[in-house]
Amino acid sequence: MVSIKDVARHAGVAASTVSKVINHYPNVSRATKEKVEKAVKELNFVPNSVAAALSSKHTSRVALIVNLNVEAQAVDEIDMRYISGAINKAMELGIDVITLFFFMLRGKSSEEITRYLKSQSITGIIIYGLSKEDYVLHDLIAEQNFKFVVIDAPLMNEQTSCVSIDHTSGQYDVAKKTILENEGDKVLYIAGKKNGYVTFERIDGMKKLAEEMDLKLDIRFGEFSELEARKITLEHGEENNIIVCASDLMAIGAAKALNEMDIFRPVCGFDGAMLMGYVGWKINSVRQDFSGLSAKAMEELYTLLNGGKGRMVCMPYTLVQIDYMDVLI
Amino acid sequence: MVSIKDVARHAGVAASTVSKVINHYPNVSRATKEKVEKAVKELNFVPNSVAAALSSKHTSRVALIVNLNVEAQAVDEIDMRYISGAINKAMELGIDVITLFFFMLRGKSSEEITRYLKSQSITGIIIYGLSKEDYVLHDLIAEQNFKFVVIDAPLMNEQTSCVSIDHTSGQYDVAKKTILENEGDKVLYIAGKKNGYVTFERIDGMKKLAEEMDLKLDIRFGEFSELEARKITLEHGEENNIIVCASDLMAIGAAKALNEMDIFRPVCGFDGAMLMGYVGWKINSVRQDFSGLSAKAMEELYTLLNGGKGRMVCMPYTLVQIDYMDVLI
DNA sequence: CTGTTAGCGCGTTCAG
DNA sequence: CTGAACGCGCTAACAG
Repeated sequence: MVSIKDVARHAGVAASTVSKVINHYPNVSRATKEKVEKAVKELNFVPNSVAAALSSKHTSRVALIVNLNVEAQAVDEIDMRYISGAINKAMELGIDVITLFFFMLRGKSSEEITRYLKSQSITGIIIYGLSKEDYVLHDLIAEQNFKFVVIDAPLMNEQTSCVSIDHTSGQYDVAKKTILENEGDKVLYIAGKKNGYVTFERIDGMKKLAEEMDLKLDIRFGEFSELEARKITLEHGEENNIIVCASDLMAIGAAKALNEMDIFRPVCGFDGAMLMGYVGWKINSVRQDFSGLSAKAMEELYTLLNGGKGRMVCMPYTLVQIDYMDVLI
Repeated sequence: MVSIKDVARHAGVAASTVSKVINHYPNVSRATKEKVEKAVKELNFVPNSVAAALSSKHTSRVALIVNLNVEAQAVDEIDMRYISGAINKAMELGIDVITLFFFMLRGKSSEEITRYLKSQSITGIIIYGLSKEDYVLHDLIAEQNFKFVVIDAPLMNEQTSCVSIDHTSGQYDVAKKTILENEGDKVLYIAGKKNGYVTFERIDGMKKLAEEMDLKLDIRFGEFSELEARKITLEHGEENNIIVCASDLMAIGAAKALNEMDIFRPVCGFDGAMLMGYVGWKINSVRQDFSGLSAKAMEELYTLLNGGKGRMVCMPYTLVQIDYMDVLI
């Protein structure tokens, strides 16, 4: 294992100078900087981040706490994009990342979690997939022992930023587009999970639209489940003439139901992911750049760790039309 | 942050003594041991694993490298069991775990990966989901710079153990049972991925059975895809009278196809997971204890790190019958 | 601008 | 059986 001392010797400078170079400190002359960089290359030196974390007060070890949607099929593609986006950006920024899953934390108190994270020298945390019922994680955030970035939940304080798209206007836009393209006035809205944050932001978008366009709005909770969306559509699809879903997966469930019922209703979804599709159905959707979002979250955490204040960061989205073909996987 | 010194002061001993107690060194008197343990409890002391990793030569930081089956729906439940099994055991053993995914390593050379892992003070690695085409990871294993435990791939050397069930006899057993229960002599075997290790071990089981029972064996590769299994069954289901699949997911695809074709053939699967099912179809399967398997893998890695030699560890399985009901999710 | 000195929190000798 | 002393690899203050 080649250490900073080896590099120092090889370059004919002190270890601290090497440290200054690799950490991009300002006060280093061009000449020695180049000498050191050359030595680093030649020895294939990679700084030991464990030692750095121990030494530096100002370190950047970060935990990514992810709630994988194990129940809802196919969502893992999105999860993967979140995870990879965050981790790639972290590597770019020289931040160490530890990935934790919600299920690992189950049954632990916020104190226990705090101690564990401290024992890992973790100072910053990104949370993805938080629902209103994750009380312990809410405690953790409220206690402000770490810097946080929460994705897709409007939680904020001095130490906590949130990043997400504007779900309200995203839902508004895609539904409006679908209605204008098809003409309809009775909307079945299949919402997400009752305990999810984005669920109600999106409902707000629908309510605004309903008011503006004078629509009859029928809101049901589909829990992001294809099956549930199918059931809801079987029951209430006929009496409405537009079906708006809070996810593509549910849109597929709805389309499937309509196929079974042998009637047509325009359907739109949300996420713009390439899910396993069905039945040659064209579906409007809201496409988010998931990996971009989580990369932004990592950046935001970085600025928080460097003294930034918690704030809200809003990312863009685009409307897309997806043509689901007859593929199951 | 409460450190080992605080505990030492609180217990009226030296820091090194505390260290000996928490690391279960033999030469500590009962009395001081209890004093220290009391202090640890009272101060809620959790050792800083980063510092421990730095100090100890003999440390236990471990990477879990996972190939998530993003393409195949619903397999994530199994992935989660693997991950949680390994991590829970690691916590029990006081080992730090870093979870990496294959996609993070894509495009990196084994040298780069080695340097990265060394920079993280990682000494042991568990790999799950390895296929024959993951050349870089094979290099990594061959170079023997770390201790390895490979799950479900028969790779072994001084530093490398593998743990898995006996796929050959598992496949043999479940197929035999299904055939005996139903009587049949022409078997359509829908195998897994062409580049997967377990695929060929299971095929061996089928070949042995075919020889013993004098069966006609029709082997096709379903790539663990429900759709592919459905297609294969549509094409070749009728001409055979038993359908054996290398995964439950494919068994469901086969059952679906048989439903469409409106014919009956006994079907059996593999994994014994609770997948999203279909059509009230009874399917024999081989149930593995995934979290137990990965927990075993972590234990095995632990013994490797403590001087054990690489070896093969075989875990048990059970035959089960699963009744897939009409649920989609 | 550079090198020296002191730790970070812990594990590990080695006297006592 | 216990504790003082040293060092892991690195960063941070301070001299020079």
